[in-house]
Amino acid sequence: MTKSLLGPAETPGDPVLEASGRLFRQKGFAATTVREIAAAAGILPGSLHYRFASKEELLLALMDRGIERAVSAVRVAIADVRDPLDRVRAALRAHLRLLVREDDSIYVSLYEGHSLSGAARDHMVRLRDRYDALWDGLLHEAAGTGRLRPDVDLRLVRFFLLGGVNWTAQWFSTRGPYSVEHVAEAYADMLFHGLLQPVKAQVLALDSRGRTRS
Amino acid sequence: MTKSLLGPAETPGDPVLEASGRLFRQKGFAATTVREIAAAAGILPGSLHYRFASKEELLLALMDRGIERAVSAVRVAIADVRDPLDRVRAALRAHLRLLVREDDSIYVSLYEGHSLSGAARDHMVRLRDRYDALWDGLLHEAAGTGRLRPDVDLRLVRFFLLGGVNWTAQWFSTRGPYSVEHVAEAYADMLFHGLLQPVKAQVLALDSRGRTRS
Amino acid sequence: MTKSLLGPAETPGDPVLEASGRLFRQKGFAATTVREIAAAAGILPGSLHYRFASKEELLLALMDRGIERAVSAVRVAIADVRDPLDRVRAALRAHLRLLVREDDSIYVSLYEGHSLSGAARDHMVRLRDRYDALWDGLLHEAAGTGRLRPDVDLRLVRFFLLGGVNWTAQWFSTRGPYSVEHVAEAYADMLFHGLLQPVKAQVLALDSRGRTRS
Amino acid sequence: MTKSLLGPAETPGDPVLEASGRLFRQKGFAATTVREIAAAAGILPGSLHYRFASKEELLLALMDRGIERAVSAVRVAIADVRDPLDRVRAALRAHLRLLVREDDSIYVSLYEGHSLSGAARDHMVRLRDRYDALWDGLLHEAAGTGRLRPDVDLRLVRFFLLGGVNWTAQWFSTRGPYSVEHVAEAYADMLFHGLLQPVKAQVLALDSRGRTRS
DNA sequence: CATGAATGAGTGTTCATTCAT
DNA sequence: GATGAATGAACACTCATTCAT
Repeated sequence: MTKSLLGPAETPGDPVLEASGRLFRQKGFAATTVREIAAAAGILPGSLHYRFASKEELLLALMDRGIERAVSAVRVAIADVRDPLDRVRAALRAHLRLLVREDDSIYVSLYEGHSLSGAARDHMVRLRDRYDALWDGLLHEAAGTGRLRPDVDLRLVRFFLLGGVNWTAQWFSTRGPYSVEHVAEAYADMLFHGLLQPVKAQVLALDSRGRTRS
Repeated sequence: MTKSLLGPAETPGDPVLEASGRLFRQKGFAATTVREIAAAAGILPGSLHYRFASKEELLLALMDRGIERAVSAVRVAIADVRDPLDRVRAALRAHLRLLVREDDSIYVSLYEGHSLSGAARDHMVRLRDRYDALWDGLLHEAAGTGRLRPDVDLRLVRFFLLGGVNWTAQWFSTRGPYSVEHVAEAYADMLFHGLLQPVKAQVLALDSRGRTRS
Repeated sequence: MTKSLLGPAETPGDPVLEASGRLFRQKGFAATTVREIAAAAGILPGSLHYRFASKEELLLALMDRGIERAVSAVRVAIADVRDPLDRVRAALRAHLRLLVREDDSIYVSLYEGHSLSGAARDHMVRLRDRYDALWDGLLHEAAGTGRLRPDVDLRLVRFFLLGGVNWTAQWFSTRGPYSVEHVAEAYADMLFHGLLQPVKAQVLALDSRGRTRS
Repeated sequence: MTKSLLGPAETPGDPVLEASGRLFRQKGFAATTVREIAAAAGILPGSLHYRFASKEELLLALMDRGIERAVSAVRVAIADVRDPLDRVRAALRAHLRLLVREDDSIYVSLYEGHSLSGAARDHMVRLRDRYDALWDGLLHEAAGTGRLRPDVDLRLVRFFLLGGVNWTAQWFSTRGPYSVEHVAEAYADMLFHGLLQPVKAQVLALDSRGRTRS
């Protein structure tokens, strides 16, 4: 019961996964040594291999957990939200919060896919597809309301949206001027309303744009 | 003059930089060996060190070139465009084209920053700031027209916009269903107009926009 | 008494010794891991150390058993044979049969001596000396009949004889064209009669020997 | 020219091969570390891998050389010998001398075959077959004189003969009572004449032997 | 007795870098 | 400038052994 009150970050979790998540995020998978991970987790290199047969298997386990947490964070965030547009907004906020503040494993899942090889890579692709499907579902719900512009390509929306969100991990700092929530709202506003003012005068101005493409 | 007629991809360029760009993008900096680079560039490992004192210096040179090319690609793209909104659109298209189709060095600049250390990192930060400033300038111009919503935070716009665009490198394939140009226009449309339909009074006006896609 | 009716191969024996014997013979002592032995014996690595304090002690126990079995196999084989030359022949057959068909421990005793160190090595040397003494006794008995050439050096006979026999383990296959018994007789014939034809006066007498092979 | 006057042992040769030969003979392949080899050869572990891609490749090169030397030692030894029986004797002497006094690589070729895997093992089998064929040729020549007993199986002769000779490596010491040449002559005498006295009285005694086998 | 997680010294191997030629 | 053999520190990983349960 008390456990469910804790967010993913507060869950103590496996020190090995915590340490490797932190290090893989900071320096990348290839540049992180198993000795560093072991030292950071307070165990010895040999013990690490007892738990994870190889460095790559550790990465896989971490990415697995990352996707799992992302899926569950989004699911929890949208559980009590009815309005499809608000559900997208809630999902965006949950994903961003997980990524920049609470968990390294989702970051690693996003940025270290190329470090996997063969079967492990295929496994990750399938996991990511599940997460993508979750978002596609949310976006389809939103489109189902009839409130979205009919000409938007929902796949490209997902790509653009998650791209903007995922990139936040590259620049966001908890010591910076923005709170995660602020960024999430700003992103959602941009996504839904765009940059342009919705007044008649602007519409005319837009129509007069010179086109540089054929 | 003849030089400026060639896109960055067509410039023959340094085989060492070409090879390391390709490899760093495929496998990451840390996972690429200098032997691989030398072999791909058709020289010997010992000879590589005459041109670049260390592997990291090679990365730095590559990233340097990446930012330089991005700056110049954007500059070229906006040179003949007057309308501030169209200039943003043109810059977006140029950046995206460079990233996904023409050059590995910009990709490396974006995704391998964590592989630099110390002074090299600071140097890169300064270079990137120059590129960011270019974008900030474009966005301020756009805001200066009075056509943007007054409550948008231009820094967050840049982060979101470039995030979405940069992320394209993760999923885009030239063998996929989209052309680079299509993706660029779709992104720009999303950015400017958002996903939501305008109020009924504006529907007709919006529908009259020129469509570049079917 | 019932025990002596069983050949060494039929004795059920210790699964750990059986497994390690098989593996040490296949891959050598140093290349075999205790995990492999434990797995093959159906126990866990930790449990193995209750029976044998170290891997080397396991080897020692195995070699001990190997020599013991060789001694007893030879003793049983010669028990009912009177003629000293036939006793040598019977011993040769028993040793060969044990080595190539029935037991891995004698093989290990012969071929893994260099894997022992210090006191264990000395212990094995003493054990082997006992076995050698058994053979020396048989050869001296044979020489005592006056039927051997007076110039043969019995120690060199033992070395050559057992060398030829022990080497059989390197090439013999139960799926090959020879039976163990056939090889044993051929070796004994070679040893006693040599390769050369006797002088003509003796040819008829030699031809009247019973042939066990076609 | 001066080079051809030197025997294989006197040839300085590759320090890495010399060192690994010595160590593989003393402790076995699996129990020898590349650090030991490097230290004994006066180089560093990294340099060793520059010359031999893996420990196994080093073993392969060594065994290759071992067989090569055995072939050439035997060829040289029989070159000026006419009598087929004397050629066998000369070959035996040459093989034994190489094995116990001059070269570790032939020892390793004989005793470390099980340490090779896959293609390397096949390669070695082919090499050994060539050496065996050399011996088979000598034995067939000998049989061709009509002076050998017609019922001997030449393949078993080779197995027994080389077995006895190869086993010498297990017990022979240059500080022991025997010279290599003495052992070689004693072995050849045993092989050709057998242990039994060739007098009529012995032949009768042999015929009265009780047979313990069917 | 038996377990199996943990140990840590040691393994074969890699690799950016050096330097005599 | 260019070469490529050599370097040696560091790498991921192994494994006989230990010990609390």
